[in-house]
Amino acid sequence: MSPSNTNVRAKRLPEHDCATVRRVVDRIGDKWSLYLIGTLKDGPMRFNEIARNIEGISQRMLTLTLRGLERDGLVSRKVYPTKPPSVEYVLTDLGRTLLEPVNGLVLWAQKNTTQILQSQEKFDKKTAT
Amino acid sequence: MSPSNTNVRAKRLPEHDCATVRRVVDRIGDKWSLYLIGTLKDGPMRFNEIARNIEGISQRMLTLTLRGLERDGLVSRKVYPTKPPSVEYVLTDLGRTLLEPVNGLVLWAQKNTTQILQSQEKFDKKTAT
DNA sequence: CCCCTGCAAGGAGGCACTTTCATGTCACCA
DNA sequence: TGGTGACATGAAAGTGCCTCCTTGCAGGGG
Repeated sequence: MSPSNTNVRAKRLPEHDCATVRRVVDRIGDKWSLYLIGTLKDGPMRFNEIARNIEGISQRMLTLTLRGLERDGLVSRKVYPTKPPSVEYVLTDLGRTLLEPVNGLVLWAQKNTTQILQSQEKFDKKTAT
Repeated sequence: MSPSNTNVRAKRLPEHDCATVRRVVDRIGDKWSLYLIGTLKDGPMRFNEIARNIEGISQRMLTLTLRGLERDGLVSRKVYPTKPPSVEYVLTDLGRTLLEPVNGLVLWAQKNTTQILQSQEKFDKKTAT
């Protein structure tokens, strides 16, 4: 698994697999994307509704993160002809399909967080000596 | 879904779920962790073997990333009493269990990369107008 | 003697991400 | 009239990640 695009014969995942999954992880790995996906999974929401739901996100980051999700086709944006403007965001069909693998990570995380924290504690104790 | 630790009754994932999955995504979301996990899934490897397998990674980042994976209990490290030193890294049982959800992301990515790229192209064309 | 090997570590610098602050437009309300 | 709301945008600043370079130790080989 190497970020290089060259094909290398080796006992490891094909490199394009890793590059491909990296793009997904880069997408959902920024600070706010998973929060947005999780918020929108319950149905359409407007910009400030989302802002109120997600504690701590700046308006700048809400705009930018929604923009990125829309660009990737995971979220769609519908502007209503109102004043002030009213914009509705909703997970697309594609965005919905991402919920299953994301849930896989959630379940794994729930199952293993305790063990990971214990491992970190043990490791830190060992290296602090 | 909010990074806050407060419990909020809302039609969305429990907040600690999101904080929990964020830790996993932070773990595997750095530049090199997935490459290392993918490389080690085939069996134990030594430090410079890994370095040669993963194109582009600096020695600094290899050390730091292995350190982080070890701290989380996903990788284990065995030092052999040789000169020069010889260290073997291997995925732990816990590390192996991460392969399934990671594969879920790989499969989703393989299935949807084309659609995402098309969506990006369409979006970029629209905003360039 | 010099270079290479293995496996690190520290520090400087660059880049990207995020926050903060200010700004914009228009309608509505007290 | 001024403040508020909705939904943005741009710029500056701070932070963190990563690369690059150098260093360290000991053994082996040309």
